[in-house]
Amino acid sequence: MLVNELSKKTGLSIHTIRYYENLGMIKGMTDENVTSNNYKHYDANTIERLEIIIEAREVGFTLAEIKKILISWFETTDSKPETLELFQAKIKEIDDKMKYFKQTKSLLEKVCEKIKNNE
Amino acid sequence: MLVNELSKKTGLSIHTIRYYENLGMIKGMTDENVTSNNYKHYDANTIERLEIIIEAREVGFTLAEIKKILISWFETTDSKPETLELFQAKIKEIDDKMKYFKQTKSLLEKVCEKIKNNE
DNA sequence: AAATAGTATAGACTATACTCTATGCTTTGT
DNA sequence: ACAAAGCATAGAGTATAGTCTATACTATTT
Repeated sequence: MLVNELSKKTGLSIHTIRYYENLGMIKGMTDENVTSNNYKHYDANTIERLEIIIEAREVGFTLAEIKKILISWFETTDSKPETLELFQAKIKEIDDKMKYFKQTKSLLEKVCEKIKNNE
Repeated sequence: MLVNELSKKTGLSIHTIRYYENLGMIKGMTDENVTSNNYKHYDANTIERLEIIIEAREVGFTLAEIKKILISWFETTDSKPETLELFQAKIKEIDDKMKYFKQTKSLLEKVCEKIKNNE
């Protein structure tokens, strides 16, 4: 599929997709049988990668961090102890953030109650 | 307390505190009895506000959003239906994000397993 | 064949959230 | 009294993550 279809399937804009490709987070393949253009073709793996990007950025990971996750998940064949440590730290980070989430949710609920009671 | 003490108590840099003050998220008071300077004094409420800011930004709220939360929590006396709606939407947003958190945590755990098994 | 739509690349521009520097005044320590 | 440290303001600079524009070529539609 070309970039337009990829955009529709992921909900990301064509600009954003190209931005991620420039960062090396995804990679399209140019069909070698076609010499008239250099249109890039994307496969199911690209969709998978973009869905991981969408999830992970919602959680607050930077694109640089997400890139490392993708490499470890899809490209790594050899073990990397420092990468393992990085991800274990990230898991701890998520647990910590969960704590903030609960506190902030609780605060927002209190704010809502306060607003309601002033009515 | 002055900005230096406030910085130490909250862990935020003096620059960041002033940045938040410029955005109207906190407000120091100049002592009217002192005419020789315009040093700003901050009270316990400022610490409370900064702690809310720290929590909420961890959750991914923008400073503009956090400012609204602070106003509703500390300054609002009259009811605002549209603000209530905003916060209810934000609570839903937090719930949605929780979902992403669990998925990403699960992904990271799988990545860690993958790295370990390659050893 | 011409107009319209899609694609690629490069680079400029924007928004958010800081972070730092320069300048000048005030307060404190010795 | 004088140096060092602290405070205030303004404005410049940085990092991240897009977002948009210009240009040029390619493909499709009529």
